[in-house]
Amino acid sequence: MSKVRVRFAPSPTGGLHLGGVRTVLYNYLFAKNKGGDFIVRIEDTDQTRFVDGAEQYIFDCLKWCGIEPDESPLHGGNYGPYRQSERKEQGIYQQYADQLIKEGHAYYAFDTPEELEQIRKKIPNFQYNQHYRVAFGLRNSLSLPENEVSNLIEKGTPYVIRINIPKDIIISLKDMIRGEVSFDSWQIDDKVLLKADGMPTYHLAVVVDDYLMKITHAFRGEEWLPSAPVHVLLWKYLFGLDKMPEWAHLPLILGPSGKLSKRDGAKYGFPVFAMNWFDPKTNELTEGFKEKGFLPEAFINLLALLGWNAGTEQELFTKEELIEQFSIDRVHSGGAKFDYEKAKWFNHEWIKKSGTDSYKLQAKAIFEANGITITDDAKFETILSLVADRCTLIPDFYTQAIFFFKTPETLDADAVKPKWTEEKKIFFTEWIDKLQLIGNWELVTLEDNFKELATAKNIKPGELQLPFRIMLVGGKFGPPVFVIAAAIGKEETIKRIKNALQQF
RNA sequence: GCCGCGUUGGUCAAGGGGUUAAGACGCCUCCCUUUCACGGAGGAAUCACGGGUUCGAAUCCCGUACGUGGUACCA
Repeated sequence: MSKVRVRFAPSPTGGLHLGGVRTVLYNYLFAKNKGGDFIVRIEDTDQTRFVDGAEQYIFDCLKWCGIEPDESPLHGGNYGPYRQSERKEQGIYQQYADQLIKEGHAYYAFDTPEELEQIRKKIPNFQYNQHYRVAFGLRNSLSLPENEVSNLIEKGTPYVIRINIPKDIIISLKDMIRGEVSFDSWQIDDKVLLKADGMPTYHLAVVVDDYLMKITHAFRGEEWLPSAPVHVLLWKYLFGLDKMPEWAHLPLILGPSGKLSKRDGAKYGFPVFAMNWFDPKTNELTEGFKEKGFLPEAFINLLALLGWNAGTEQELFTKEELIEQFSIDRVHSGGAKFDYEKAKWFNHEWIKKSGTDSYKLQAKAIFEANGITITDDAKFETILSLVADRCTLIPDFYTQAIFFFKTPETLDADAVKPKWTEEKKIFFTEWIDKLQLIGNWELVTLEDNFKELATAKNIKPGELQLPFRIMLVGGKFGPPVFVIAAAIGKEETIKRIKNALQQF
């Protein structure tokens, strides 16, 4: 059997959303599981929708996810070029369109978009298909006499090439996820294959490029299923069904209310794109998982599990484990609703199981953006690991650890006041004096010292711990108090106690 | 409208003729901790509906409903 080759074929029109990344991921996992190649092909046949920077953005996202293409416009390869606009320049698509015309599987159509628009208005369910192609004044090489057709072409009349869908046949295909799927040809329309500007449409381009690039398995979103019969026909006419890749139409990822849109992100407060995307056309910024504080390991893990599972109870997978265990027949056929709570759980788990290396840079950047300069990296990492259990998203490190670097601005006095007594106040006042005398400022010393004085004052140490915490942290959270005191140092600890005493 | 695809707790899901219908997220209770988490123990909550087939259906078949996609010289 020939080497497995799969492709991800995005069009550079904007951000890469969850569904797109999952499609890439399944492509990639499938290929790597089979020791095959993963190819990225840019489908930029619609020049009106081209967005500057979108292509680079897609590669940036893949890189962040840890998905490295074997072939692409950026990575090179033996089946280039990998941009359809460049392939069009080489006349690749035209020749196949011509072949189809010659063999009677396609025809010229001279109707302008405006004319078709008019017809659609008149006939509600109009389709350019076998029922209408020689009626309603449609002008094409099936309805017009031969000499008029050649006349129009000679005069340079713009035309498109449409596929000639045969009558009364059943077109079926085997989908790796859904099994046999079939369509009646009477309801399939004669899709445009080559546009008036000479560019192929997706329909012609996928088939031709998948053939030329020797793609063995084609994964795409479920939204392509209705046009699959057109592709099957094209394969049959052009290259033979025995050469056709195996298809897999992936289920959709849904949002809280129906299909997932980038609007859902703003509406429900979760990212839908892999990375921040700034659309130069609309000046709109759409938030990404990366910037929201997700670890790439968690991101691909949660996406992989949205529609696939190993059949075991394992939910946390490294990329390597996913590659090893991925199998297409464990992919669901039904759409999955994206659950942000579960997504956060995945990230939380990954933060807990990863070392500080995987998030320290991003965490550091957040501290510095908030005006905190990190001078001691080793200490910074120690602090990060101290609070990691409490962090779901990377920015949480800031809120969970800021008090290590800065005196809290406000103290949650309400947490202390109800049980605050004159005795406790005296305790802390005297403790300051004792602290001044401590030579080796260490966890055990501090804790012993604290308990000693508490016992002497006949107060339970536990009753003093919460006030002490509020003094140092400002609120009811964080690692053990003495760990904090040890970390921030003598001077700062005393300063915070004094400061708090004035407020309680 | 027509066509395609889908439907197991709120969400992700295992199970594919006989199970007390796994597990995870979230929610609730308790334990641990005189903080918050982590960790641990419990709890509430599900086979869309209606017909078949069968001794027996969440599982097979047919309808219906609902969801979702397509119906462009967009991908």
